[in-house]
Amino acid sequence: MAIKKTSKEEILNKAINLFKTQGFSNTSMANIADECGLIKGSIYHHFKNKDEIGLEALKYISEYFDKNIFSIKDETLLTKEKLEKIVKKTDEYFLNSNGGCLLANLATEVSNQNEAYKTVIIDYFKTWEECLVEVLEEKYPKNEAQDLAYEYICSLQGAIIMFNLTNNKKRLLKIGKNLLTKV
Amino acid sequence: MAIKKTSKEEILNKAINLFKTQGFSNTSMANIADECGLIKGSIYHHFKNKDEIGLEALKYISEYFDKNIFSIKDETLLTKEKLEKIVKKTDEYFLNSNGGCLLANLATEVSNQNEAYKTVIIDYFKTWEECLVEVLEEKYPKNEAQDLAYEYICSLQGAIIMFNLTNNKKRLLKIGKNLLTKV
Amino acid sequence: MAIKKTSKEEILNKAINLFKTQGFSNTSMANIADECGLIKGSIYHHFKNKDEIGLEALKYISEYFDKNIFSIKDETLLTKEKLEKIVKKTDEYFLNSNGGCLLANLATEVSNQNEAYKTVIIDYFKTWEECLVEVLEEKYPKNEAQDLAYEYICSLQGAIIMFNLTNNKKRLLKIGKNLLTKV
Amino acid sequence: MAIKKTSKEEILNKAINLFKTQGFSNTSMANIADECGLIKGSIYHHFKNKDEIGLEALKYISEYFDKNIFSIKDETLLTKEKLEKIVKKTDEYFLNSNGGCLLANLATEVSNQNEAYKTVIIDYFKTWEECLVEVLEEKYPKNEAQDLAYEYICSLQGAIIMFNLTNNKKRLLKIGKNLLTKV
DNA sequence: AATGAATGAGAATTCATTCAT
DNA sequence: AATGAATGAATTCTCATTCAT
Repeated sequence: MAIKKTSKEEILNKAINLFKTQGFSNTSMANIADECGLIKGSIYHHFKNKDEIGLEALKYISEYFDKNIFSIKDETLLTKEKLEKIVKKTDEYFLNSNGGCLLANLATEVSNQNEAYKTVIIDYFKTWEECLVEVLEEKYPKNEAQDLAYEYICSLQGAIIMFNLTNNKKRLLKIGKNLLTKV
Repeated sequence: MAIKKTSKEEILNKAINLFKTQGFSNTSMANIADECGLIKGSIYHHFKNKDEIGLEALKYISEYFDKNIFSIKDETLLTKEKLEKIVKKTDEYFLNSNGGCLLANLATEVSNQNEAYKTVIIDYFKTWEECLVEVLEEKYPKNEAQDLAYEYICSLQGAIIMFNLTNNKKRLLKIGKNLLTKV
Repeated sequence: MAIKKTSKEEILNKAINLFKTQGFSNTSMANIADECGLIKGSIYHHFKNKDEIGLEALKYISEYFDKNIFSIKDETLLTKEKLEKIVKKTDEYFLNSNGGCLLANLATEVSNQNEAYKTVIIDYFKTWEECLVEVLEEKYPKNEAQDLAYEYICSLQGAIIMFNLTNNKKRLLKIGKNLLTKV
Repeated sequence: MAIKKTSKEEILNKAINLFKTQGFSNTSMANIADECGLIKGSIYHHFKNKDEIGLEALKYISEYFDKNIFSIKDETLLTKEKLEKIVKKTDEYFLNSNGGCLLANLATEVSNQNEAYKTVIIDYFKTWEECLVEVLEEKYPKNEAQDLAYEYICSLQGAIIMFNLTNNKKRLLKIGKNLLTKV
């Protein structure tokens, strides 16, 4: 006993998976612990409470996008190449993300009651939009770039919901393709 | 005692409001009862259990759309007029719907675990799409009509999530306006 | 099932007994429920939480003293008779009170962390002192009456602690006898 | 790692403070560790378990009284001087003792359930009484000396409870002054 | 000595549900 | 229809304790 069994990041990843597939409220600390091969109480060694797991989960995903997707806007590539790369990575993420977009899910499930969550979620979507706007501004005036970015994000989020219901990959990918026709 | 305090529909409406603003799992029977001025146990005179409330909530909203929005496709109006009316009614609904689209919310929160819910939700979105396709086919070939309908529904669903986070009405309305430029 | 098994007052009495003999923090909701022949959760039908039980316990005892002991000061009796009656009833209470004076116990155990408790406890001792002062003023100037009252209450409280440790009744009763020699 | 951060006595002192202000059951090992700048587990290098901390706390205080207060009875002073010194040191101790008398507190909180604690507590009060009796016997017959000693200890213990509630120093000191008028 | 990770038991509380009245 | 009392399972969280490092 008292041997290191898990890392904080591992718990976070298991929790994220559960939150996405079962919903946040519907996932118990016992569920998370089970998934990690720990007992309930042990989770509290790593996280103060369930809310903290939720918050760190949101931040973790948000940072993943910052580092791996939103940063593409600063690479030295052609506009079209950048957008292609962004769309590709984004599609990849959501195609393999069982249960959709946790940020969007928690936006509807609990953000009304948790200001800290809401802040991270709003920030995530704002950063996403800014990333796309910056790339699109290479070809479009600012306000048009903003409209395109907003519409892409919205339709992708809607498409993720549909993908979850129907498992139709083609339809999910259509949203990105659509954006790429614009540059 | 035994005074009629509420109707089934009244309970349903209060429950829908709670489900949309707090999430389904996060809403307890006691929450619903409180909202109705009843005590927990009394809800069971109207509904078999919580799952039934959820299911009837989904059906109730679905039927509202059938009767008040999807039926517009059969009215004797010009294509553009029909679409305008559909968009207007849809926007109205979601602008006043605190907490977004319950069908979409439950699609992400619990549809993975409740087949009955999933069926109603899939059906709702299918009917919605068919409604739009039927109208758009008056001007477009079938596959283009389908794409337009799908993209509208997706982007509206995404926009509803954003509206919930930012409360920016204009941006929500932009989605419908966008569709209307197509006819 | 769902038959009435207990009243709020019954639960309160059982809880008071446990708090006095085991301490407040050391008494679990399960302990209280067991004592009442209920299961843990059922207690919450009667009390919001454990703190509420503690608070109501304090108030319940405080009211008992108000009604049955402190009120004696207003009866139409000679000074000595009043004091004798007060002392007799007080002694009776504490001789039969397994575990001492809950108000004093909670004063040391949790009043530092619970303002609501502290208020009730302070008030109880103030009322007790005022009761005695009023009677003693029939024979003594105010400040002497206050000193006598204060010293009696203090020494009785200390004697209750000792009684709990030694079970020596005579020594407990000595405190009251001592007061009675003063009138 | 493995730097000496604390001594057993330091932990004991912090623990005593917590036990007095929060109660024994209400103080967790984590609370104690926090106060010492350690983590929970480290406490176990100094004490076998929580019960041992409690027991050593009681003994520690008891020994303090033995060495610093009860020993005064053997000093070569006049009766009045001895009693004055005892009262002064006792008052000093309790005036600066946030949370009252731990021995008395644990007498009410847990002595019913822990015989080892009870023994130390009973012994402490017995030794205290014997100390006072020995001094008072220089002026009074044994049984009167015993009554005076008992009444002083009781009323001081009660007064400590009141002091904790009201913070009225004068009233606490009155108990000692009272005793001193007797010699 | 001290730490970090873990445990298992048990704490308070909440939940959906039942049912006699 | 509605209520009040109860249930049993589950939930979040805390606690004392252990032990390899």
